[in-house]
Amino acid sequence: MRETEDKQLDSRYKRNLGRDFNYLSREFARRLMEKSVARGHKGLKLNWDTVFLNLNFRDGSRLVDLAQVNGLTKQAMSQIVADIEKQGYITKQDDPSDGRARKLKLTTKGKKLVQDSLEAYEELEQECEALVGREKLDTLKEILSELVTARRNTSS
Amino acid sequence: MRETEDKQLDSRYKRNLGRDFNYLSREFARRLMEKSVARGHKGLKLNWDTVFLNLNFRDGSRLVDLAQVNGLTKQAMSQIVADIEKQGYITKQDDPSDGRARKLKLTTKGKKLVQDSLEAYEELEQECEALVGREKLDTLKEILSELVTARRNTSS
DNA sequence: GGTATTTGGTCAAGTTTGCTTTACTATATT
DNA sequence: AATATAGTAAAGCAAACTTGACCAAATACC
Repeated sequence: MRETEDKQLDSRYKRNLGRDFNYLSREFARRLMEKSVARGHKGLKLNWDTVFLNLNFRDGSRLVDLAQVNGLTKQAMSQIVADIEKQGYITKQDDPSDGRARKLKLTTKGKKLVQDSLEAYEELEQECEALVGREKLDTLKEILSELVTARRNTSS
Repeated sequence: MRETEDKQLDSRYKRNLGRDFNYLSREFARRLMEKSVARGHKGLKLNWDTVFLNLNFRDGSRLVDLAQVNGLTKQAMSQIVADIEKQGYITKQDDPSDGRARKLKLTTKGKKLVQDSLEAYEELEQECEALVGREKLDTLKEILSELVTARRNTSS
């Protein structure tokens, strides 16, 4: 590594697509948390996404299914769910079609959280629009969505 | 939340810019780790980025400075550094300008890791190019970079 | 110039988080 | 009747920190 190469290497290494994804991912998560707190939700945790992003809002979901999707043991999933349940965002209902099973469903408070999160996200998107403009933001969303869809299909 | 609204809400909630950033961030990190392992580097950890992304490759960096940048205690930073040092990627040199201080510098192995990571990253970028094409990838990089720069300036 | 305080760094112990492992109950399936 | 599956309960564990106590060199103060 010669002296003259250092600065080039430095910037190529420290600032690239992957770093940008990482920065924005964290930044979005942090700001969304802030905005959710501002809407009256306390004690939210990042790992709650394992539930909220995979919960069937209409019919509810079973614990084992969530565990499987997330690659966690059902015991681990159970702890996360217990946490969310304790804060009143979801409840367990007996599954009429299986006496062993229970369906996790959003409570009214849970539905409020989902809607508030969505609202918070849309605010955040507007902040981004203010920074780069609507056109670029739309382009970004489109390409990103395409990339994610393509990668999801190849890696599975 | 009426029945008919559910599906709409579902997709808007579960798939957006923030989720895409998160997915790609994790995916990139995972694949880069894989590729680094393939190049002979074992025992790498995600939190090593606190060092590698802030280390001055030319002059080295002091522990406290890294701690401050990352918002960690110097003791926490010290543990991360000890970990990296034990694997032989960095060394500590006495700082001639300050008898208390020591400069963290990349070893030859450390420089190799940086270069291998960069190589791995470029491979990954080419995989993305294969999925969406060069033009879209370049557009993505450009807009993303602009967004990150803009956000960095506003939040500080 | 000598004392007091701050600063860079280390060592060791304690804490929290987010899991896994082991062990168990109750219902379904074969 | 035997086995598999849904879920619970509790203990253990590793990672990634923090806290507290310390040393030595630098700087500030009088």
